[in-house]
Amino acid sequence: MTTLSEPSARKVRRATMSDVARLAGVSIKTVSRVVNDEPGVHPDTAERVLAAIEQLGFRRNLGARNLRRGMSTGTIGLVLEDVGNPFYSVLTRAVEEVARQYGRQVLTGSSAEDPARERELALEFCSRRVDGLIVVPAGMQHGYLVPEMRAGTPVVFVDRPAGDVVADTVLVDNLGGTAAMVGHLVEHGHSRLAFLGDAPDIFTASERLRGFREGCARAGIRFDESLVVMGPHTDAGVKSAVDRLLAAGATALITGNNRITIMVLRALSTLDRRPALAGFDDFELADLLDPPVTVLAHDIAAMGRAAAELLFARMEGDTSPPRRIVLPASIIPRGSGEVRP
Amino acid sequence: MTTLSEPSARKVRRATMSDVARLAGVSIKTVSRVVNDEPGVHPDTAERVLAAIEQLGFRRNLGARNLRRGMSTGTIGLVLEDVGNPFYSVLTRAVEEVARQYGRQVLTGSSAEDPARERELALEFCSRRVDGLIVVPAGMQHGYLVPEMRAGTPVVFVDRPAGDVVADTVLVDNLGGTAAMVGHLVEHGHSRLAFLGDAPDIFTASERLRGFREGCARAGIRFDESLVVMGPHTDAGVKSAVDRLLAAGATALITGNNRITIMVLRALSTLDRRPALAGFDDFELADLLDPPVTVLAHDIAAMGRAAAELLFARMEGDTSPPRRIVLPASIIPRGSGEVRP
DNA sequence: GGATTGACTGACAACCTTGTCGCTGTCAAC
DNA sequence: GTTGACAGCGACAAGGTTGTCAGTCAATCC
Repeated sequence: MTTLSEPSARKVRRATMSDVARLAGVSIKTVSRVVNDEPGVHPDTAERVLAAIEQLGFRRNLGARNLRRGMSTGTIGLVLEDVGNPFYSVLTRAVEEVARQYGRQVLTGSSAEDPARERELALEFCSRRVDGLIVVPAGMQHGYLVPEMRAGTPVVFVDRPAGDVVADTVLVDNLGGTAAMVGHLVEHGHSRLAFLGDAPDIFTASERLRGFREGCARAGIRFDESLVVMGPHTDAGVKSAVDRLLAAGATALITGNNRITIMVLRALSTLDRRPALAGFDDFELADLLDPPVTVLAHDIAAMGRAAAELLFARMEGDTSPPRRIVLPASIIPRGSGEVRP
Repeated sequence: MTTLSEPSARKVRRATMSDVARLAGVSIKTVSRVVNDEPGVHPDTAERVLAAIEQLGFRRNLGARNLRRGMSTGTIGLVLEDVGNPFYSVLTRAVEEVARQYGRQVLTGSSAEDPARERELALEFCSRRVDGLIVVPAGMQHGYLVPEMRAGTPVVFVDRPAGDVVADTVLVDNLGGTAAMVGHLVEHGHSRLAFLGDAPDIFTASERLRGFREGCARAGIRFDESLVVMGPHTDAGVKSAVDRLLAAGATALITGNNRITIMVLRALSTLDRRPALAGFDDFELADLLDPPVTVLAHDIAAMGRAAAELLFARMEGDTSPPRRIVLPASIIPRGSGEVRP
């Protein structure tokens, strides 16, 4: 059990290579050679150097190293909406894993859906000279990234496209998936479908609404504006929306993301009526609820991996035209979406 | 809509201050003054500099800046077990939020419960000269951090204590909480309690087991070794453990963490028998299951905040003796833990 | 008029590391 | 005995930025 004599002997200058060199009685360059496993150092010399390193608690300063070498900093930046949300945390983990394979570290930051904060984070990361940037856009303006991209920092957008920049993007099939959910519910006898989505200024939300509309058209049922609610953020807001939609005659609900699905479930648990329910995004325990919740699932980790792989390909010099990858989403029927009207 | 002429004009050297200086016809120092909002630059000069910055897409290199200034790199490192786990992602978010208040960036990495990887990540972060380190220990040996701590990098351990180093630590009351859960179940008429926990080499797991034991003693019921299973990691493993425990006469189960609780729920859903169940860690939707799941809840975000605040206090020079903060955990009775035998 | 002020600016060193290049000493081969 | 190959090592510059300090210049003051 080691106890530090002084709990924190603050601001002790860290040992540098020249400190080590002095102590070992060699030149600074020889220390560098030892530290970097370069050949051409006599074993005895190396040993003395290692002893000095040990004694001084030396650790090479990667900042200085990267500055000198002028190349990669060995980091990538990841700007997302909220690491605390399971959706993004799974994404983060996937990105981290790929980064690890390529020997890179990950800087993360949550924008909290605030475009200014997204920008601040992304540019801060660029100042730190990350080798690449993965961004879940919060806003619609990304012109601020153009100088960075021109300067050679590849950028990949995930989950939502950039507002006004053509760049690599990885998305889920929001439109097609939601349309398919509509079809699924219609096949089970519903014709009064309601859609409860996130704020319409969020790309995925508006896209899913478009999918809902399109699904209605394809299935030949009427799209009823009054059966659409967008943007409630609180349990109370969702509850009153659900009440309103049911009162308007909806027999089936489609929810626009995992957060909303869960809030709807909470609202429904207080009612005795049970409309059919199908939600965008799978979520843990959906299969254990009563009834189990039918969802439109997609592989979030795959999305993270795809984005990261794309980024690393760019970092390694891939200069093909910007790609747009759209990952499929598929219905997992579990019960709640197969209830008849 | 901006399209980059060349999708990635790779390896274009980024503009530096001297490039800007040359273009603006001033000295490099004047550029620095403008970039850092230092006083004493003529407005006209500043304007020329800003124009040059704009034109060249210059962004100051924080690495070089930090090297020169020799102080803070404005980053902290966070080593955890798996960002993908909601438990740690909430922790991460809380840390991130505090870091933001103090104007710092966060480097994260998942150790995947591998001590070597934990060490690798932590030391890598130290090489990057993070201003502080928050670690969820994967292993029990942390001597490798002593040189770093001596060199002035404060380290705070979260969720689990360090193996062989005295340092700031933030924990949950694993023992007391689990003992309380035992009491709760006994109060509801149970005397044959089973404990299903994580691998015993994980601190929290063994501590909770100790709490289970202690709870039995306090409640005056026999501690039965055969009603304890530690370490199953898969649905199948948990299922067979549950079968075994029920066959051995257990009327109530205590689960050692959120992952295990959920696996047990999945196992129970295939059975018609419903033992009482109480789990360590709260989790989303616990209240919506049937029956709602009684848990021992603790404030994960508060844990992250406490760790981060402690770290920043150290970074700002707090040299008081290492602290150990133990956060309370409290039972949320929802139904599953109030079933009688 | 000359001295003093103050605003503005630039030259230079330093931060820590690494790449380049040239220097020394050793040793086998001719 | 001379040559040459080569291992081993160090001096020095560079990388982008900032702190220090000294300098210029016009305006102000006695």
